[in-house]
Amino acid sequence: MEDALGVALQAVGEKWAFLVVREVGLGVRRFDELQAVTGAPRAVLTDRLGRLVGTGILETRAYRQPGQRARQEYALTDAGIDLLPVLAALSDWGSLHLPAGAVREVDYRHLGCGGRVTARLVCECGEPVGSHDRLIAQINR
Amino acid sequence: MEDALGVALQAVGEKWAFLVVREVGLGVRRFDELQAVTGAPRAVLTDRLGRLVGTGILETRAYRQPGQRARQEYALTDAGIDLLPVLAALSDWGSLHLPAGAVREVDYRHLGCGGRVTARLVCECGEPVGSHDRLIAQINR
DNA sequence: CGGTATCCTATAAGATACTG
DNA sequence: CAGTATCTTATAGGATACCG
Repeated sequence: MEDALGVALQAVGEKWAFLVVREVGLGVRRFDELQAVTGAPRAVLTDRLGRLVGTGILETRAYRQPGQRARQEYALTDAGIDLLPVLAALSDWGSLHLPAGAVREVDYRHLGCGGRVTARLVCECGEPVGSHDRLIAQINR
Repeated sequence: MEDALGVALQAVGEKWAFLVVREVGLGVRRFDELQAVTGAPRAVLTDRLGRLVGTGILETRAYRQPGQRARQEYALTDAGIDLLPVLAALSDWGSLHLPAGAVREVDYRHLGCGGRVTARLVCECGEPVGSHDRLIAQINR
């Protein structure tokens, strides 16, 4: 059996899958909009959307705005929402450690207080875990 | 220009790259050991190790234990160490949201207090950010 | 022990055009 | 709009063997 990290990478480990989840989380919900903002080829986007729905990260919803025809939109499920911290953590890492100038900065902010949101390791005892604290993992091989 | 998430995914977005970083972080430092625990094909492992060194996530170090011949080992750089929260966050997500029984559980624990370590989103104002708090991202498109 | 060298397959990505 | 269809290329992954 593979471990959680390996399987999670299979589920969302591709470039476009992660980017699609981010954009849907930010409110981009329709096919052509997603295609425009991500730049993914349409066939790839179709495939990723289908897979993300299949793994329970996205769901499709029909909706109709007053006076307009019925449309369909993609939305994050709870599992998808829980993926956002992972995105924020990876994006932060990229901003901090990849060569400056090679990437655009992306800030994640908390709607309401407006503060910048970052990912941190915390111990269940309540202590924050510093970068150089050693971790041990218990894996059943 | 691509954004930080896209570039970060290019750097570590492959299955074996992430798994190698985890294992090195847990103390597995030599080629054959890494090959054994990850199961990666040797040619792939060679490639990933080289790329991870090239992007500054791993470094090689020569060392010699008393009475033994010189060896080489891989170690995490500071950038590599900062990747551990991302791994923990993704692994946690997999344990929580992927079908039970499909994955092995992996616990990350804090050496010293022994408590379970998880990744959390925190706001710079000091407040923890809940799963359903809405985030906004500022991206320069 | 720490890789290289081949070879092969599977999948992701990219481009472009078409359809209900 | 929201996809399908088709085709091509690039890259990842897997198996196996060999080498200093």
